[in-house]
Amino acid sequence: MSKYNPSKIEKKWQNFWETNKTFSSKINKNFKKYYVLEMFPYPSGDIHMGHVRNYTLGDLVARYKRARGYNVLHPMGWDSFGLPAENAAISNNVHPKTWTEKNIKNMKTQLKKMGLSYDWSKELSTCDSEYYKHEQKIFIEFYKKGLAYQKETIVNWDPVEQTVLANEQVIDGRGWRSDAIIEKKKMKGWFLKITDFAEELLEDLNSLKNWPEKVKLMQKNWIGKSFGAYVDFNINKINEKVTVFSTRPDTLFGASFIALSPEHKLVDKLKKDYPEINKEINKLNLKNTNEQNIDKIEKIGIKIPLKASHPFLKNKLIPIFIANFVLADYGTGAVFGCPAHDQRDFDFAKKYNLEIIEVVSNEKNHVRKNKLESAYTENGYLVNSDFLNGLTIEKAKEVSIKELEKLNLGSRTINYRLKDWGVSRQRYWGCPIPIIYCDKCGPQTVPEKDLPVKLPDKIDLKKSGNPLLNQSDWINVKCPKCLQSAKRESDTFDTFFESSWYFARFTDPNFNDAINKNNSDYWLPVDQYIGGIEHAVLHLLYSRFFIKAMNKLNLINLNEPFKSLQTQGMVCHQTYKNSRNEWMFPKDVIKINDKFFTIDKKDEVSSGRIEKMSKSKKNVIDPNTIVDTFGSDTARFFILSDSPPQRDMEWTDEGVEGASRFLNKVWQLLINDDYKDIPYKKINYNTDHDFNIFLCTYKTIKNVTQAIDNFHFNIAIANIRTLFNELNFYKSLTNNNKIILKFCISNFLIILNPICPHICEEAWEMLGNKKSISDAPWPKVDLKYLNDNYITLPIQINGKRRAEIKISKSLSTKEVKNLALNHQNIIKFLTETPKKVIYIPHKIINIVL
RNA sequence: GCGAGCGUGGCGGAAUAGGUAGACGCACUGGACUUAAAAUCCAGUGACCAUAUUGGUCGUGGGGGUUCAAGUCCCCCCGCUCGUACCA
Repeated sequence: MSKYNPSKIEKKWQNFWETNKTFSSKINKNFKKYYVLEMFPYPSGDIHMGHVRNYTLGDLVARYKRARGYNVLHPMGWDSFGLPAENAAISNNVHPKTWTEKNIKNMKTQLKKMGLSYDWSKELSTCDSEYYKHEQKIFIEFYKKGLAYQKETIVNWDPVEQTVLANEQVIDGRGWRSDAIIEKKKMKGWFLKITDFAEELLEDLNSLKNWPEKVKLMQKNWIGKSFGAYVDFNINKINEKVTVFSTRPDTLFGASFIALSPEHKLVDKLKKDYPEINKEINKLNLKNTNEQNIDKIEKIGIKIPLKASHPFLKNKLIPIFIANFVLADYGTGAVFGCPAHDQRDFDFAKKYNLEIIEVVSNEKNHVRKNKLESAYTENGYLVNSDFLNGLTIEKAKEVSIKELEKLNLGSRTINYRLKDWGVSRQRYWGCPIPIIYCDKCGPQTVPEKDLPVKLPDKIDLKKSGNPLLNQSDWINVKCPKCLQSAKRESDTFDTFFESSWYFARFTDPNFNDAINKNNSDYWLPVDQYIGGIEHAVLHLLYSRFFIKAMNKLNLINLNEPFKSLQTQGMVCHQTYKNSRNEWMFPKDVIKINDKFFTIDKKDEVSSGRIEKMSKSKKNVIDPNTIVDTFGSDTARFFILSDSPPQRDMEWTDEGVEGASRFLNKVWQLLINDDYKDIPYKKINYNTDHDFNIFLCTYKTIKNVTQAIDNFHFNIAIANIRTLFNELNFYKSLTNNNKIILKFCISNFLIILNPICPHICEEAWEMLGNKKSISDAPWPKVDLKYLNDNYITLPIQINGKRRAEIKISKSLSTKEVKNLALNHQNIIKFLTETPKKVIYIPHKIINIVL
């Protein structure tokens, strides 16, 4: 009796798939296509459990769809530009390229050991100039069509990574990767006009029926559309005006101050005329260098010696402040304050003793009784507002805007929170921006014949500042226009640039243009995209924008890249600390009688919270160890079995062992009997047991199919286990029928195959099949068994289950009711005549007393 | 603050469209095998009561409601998690 030996059979079948090119994909218009994609990894060195979960989910879908008869594209590649390569270069003295390539090689080996059904012939790596040269062309196209431009703005500067970050990459005032406090800095950089697509990006969220609502909501909030008005306030003494954005133009009569952000352009001018402002303004800028309590910062302002005139009240002059709570890059960077109806303005007015004029009240004929305790922000009617009096807020907004337009002092507008995407990064290990600066001719795009602009191999990363800037032999070039000395752009692209279109490149990764439309038209959109929720706004919004922009430039025929999206939860593990309060690796901890000890048993270990696996807390399990010990089928089975994909899961030793035990039992089910000579065919049942095993097989096929279609893989596994238990039971019977057994086991293997492909291939072969199980079609349900004539019907009395009867479905309502009322367990409850008897055919019967 | 999601045994989690709550697994308990242990196999396992049964009561965060029937629908409250935040 041979033992289940995963390492042997897994290697065997991985080689088989590779030599037979089982998963290579070709366009075939006779079949419906299905494009499954998991977010490609950054090649950091080794795969981790998050990868294992992500790629197992994708592989299950890919193999399942293949069995369902789809022509499947399932590619994999490498998001290989990025800062860790530079950091590694500095600390280990290896070139980023060498480091990256080594990691790719290593991770590819690890992925192959998992037996994932990738079409490796489609592999791509974004740091390859064969990939990024197309990116440079796309950028030039964008530039020519006005979708890429250069400007000087205040940017988010990450002092640790020494680079600029996009708004999306700043989280709680910190760098999304470095966690460093972000500083504000004025710099010149390249931007992509994502704001041109704000409305489309928002509107088309509605078409993404198979995206999680949560992700769509996050994008919606990020885009942040709001309706309102621009209002001009003329300033006395000088010939200037301040334009503010307001969503509440109805409250204009309650305006009691104007507040400018410290970065407002009028402030620059004021600094010259009133030097004393300079000193004060530094107090406001505290915000940018302040530690954590950014959100708790006190609202402060500087009153300037100018006043603004009210657009509706010619004689009314309103004080102007420079205030730290006004955002420079939202709206116009200036607001009018209406303290009675906005809490921030209310607090500010209290502090600086400004007027508080109520202009909205919940009663039409408002008489002020008490002083306001806080801002009134509810619905109501306009008061103290001249021609707006008595109107609802909605109506007053309309009328107010009309009046502003009539006076030429404002207009209706729509404002978005979304800003243009800053793509310049002051890094080496990224795609060079194909621009040459000439003193005479200005910025010039690199001519197509000179593309790609390759990164120089020689680089000194140890000097501070932008590494490419210091690389004189690379940076100095001739201007393509006048041929005089010029300099290359030394910034490289944000690495989200690469991931914004890689999924389209996968459809023909070696094509001589960016996109082979013949292929992309067939394969795109991605039918199922799977990855982490952390990319809800970053990568997923950029990609949607990129495709819309490329579509507009006729580079691709596509409006939305990802038809269906699934976001997976995190892989968590218990944390451990030793008596010195140091984190412990789980592999160095043993459990004895509910207590934990170090592996040498000398020190007691305390167990902490179950948290996301992270290197810093050491609660990591190395997938390679798991695959080597238990096999990849076990790892795949366990990672899918316990929790629904969207939710966080806990990795436990017991869980893995349970999965391993199951696969061993599957092996035992087959190994002791030789099925090779038993014919594979469907025959009719003779005994109740025969019937039951057929019924269970078909029920399972039905349930598993439904569960996989709904992405409920843990339920699929529960059903598969139930069938397995029944198969084991049937096999143990003395009067079992080997032909029926072989038939049911075969079906069992086909539905298990997307989860545990190696053991299923091996078992399939043991059953005597000549062709691979990967080519076996998904089984069909025989409805004859599911629509069986006999069912068990529960009988309730007043909604409580009291008995059950086995009945034929063909019985009439009257007959069923009679049977129920005369059931021995029921009779004793019938102390009175039932008021009602409700029979829901084939489901339940309820007797109401 | 705002927004979203969740709350079911000791644990992870099931429960089409309102119709037998706790599938499947983990852990645990008992038994078989063994000199013993591990592994494996068999059985049990929501709580409580009980005449120990093929009996009963309670039970899906708490309170109320709709219904013949509520984990599921409606209202109020509590707790947890995630996202987001001076957005004018």
